[in-house]
Amino acid sequence: MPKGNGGRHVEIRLQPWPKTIPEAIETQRRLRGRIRTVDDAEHAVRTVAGVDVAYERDGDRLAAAAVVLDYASLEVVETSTVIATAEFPYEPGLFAFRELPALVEALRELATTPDLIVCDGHGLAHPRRFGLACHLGLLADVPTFGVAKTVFVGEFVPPASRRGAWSPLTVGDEGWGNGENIGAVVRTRDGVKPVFVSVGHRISLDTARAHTITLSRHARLPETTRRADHLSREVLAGRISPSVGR
DNA sequence: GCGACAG
DNA sequence: ATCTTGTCGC
Repeated sequence: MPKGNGGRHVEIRLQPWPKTIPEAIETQRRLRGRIRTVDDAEHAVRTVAGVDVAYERDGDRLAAAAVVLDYASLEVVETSTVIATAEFPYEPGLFAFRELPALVEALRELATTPDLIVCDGHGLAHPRRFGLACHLGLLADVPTFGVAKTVFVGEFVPPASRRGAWSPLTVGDEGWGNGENIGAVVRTRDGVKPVFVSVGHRISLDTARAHTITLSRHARLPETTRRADHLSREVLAGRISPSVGR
C-alpha cells in the first residue's frame, strides 16, 4: 500500500558493490534492462528530493546530501547528510559507483520516502544507457531523472533562447532523424545555457522535462540540486555537522 | 591511432 | 568535482 507517499524510509541495499572497472560495466549491462521509462499510474508528486556530492580538493573525503522539498512551495521539508570516503575513482560513465554509496546512506536516513528524486548527472543519456539517475532509481525503486550541466553522449540542435524551449538529444542519428531519443536539451531560463534532461526510472521524458522547468523557478538548475549542492559543500567545509559520519 | 569524456 | 577575481546584467 505505501507507494511513494506515506512510505517510511527509503529502503536500499547495495549488494556486492563493484570494485573494478570491468565489474562496474558488467553491473550496468546487467541492470539496464530493468529500467522503466513510463510514468507511474499515480502522478501526485508532493515531495521531491535533490541529491549531490561535494569532494575535497585533495584527499578522498566527500559529503553527500539529500534534500527533500515540498513540490508546490519548494520549501525544505527534510535534509540528510553524510561524510564518507571515495572508494571508487572517477571514471566517465561509471561515476555512479563513486557517488551512490554515500548518497544511498543519506537517503536511508530520511524519515520519509520522496515521490521523486532529481539527480545531478545523466540517466539514459549515458554510453550504456545507464547513468546515475537510472541506477539510483532502480536501487531505491523511486521515480528519478537526471539534469546534467553538460552533455555526455548524443547530438542536438541548440533550443530556442526562451525558458521552456527544448530540443531532442539523440544518438545514432546521422542527420536523418532515425536515431534514438535519449533525452532533452532544455532551456530553463531565458538566455542561459541549456541543461540536459534524461529519464532515470519510472518516469517519462516529457514528465521529467516538465518537472525540470517547474523546479528551475529561481535559477538555471532545479531548486533540488541547488539545495543539495549547497548543503553538501557546507557539510564538507565543516560549517554544518553531518547527520551521519564524522 | 587520436581525442573526448556526467561529476 | 575543485582551484580562482573581477565583472556584466537584472
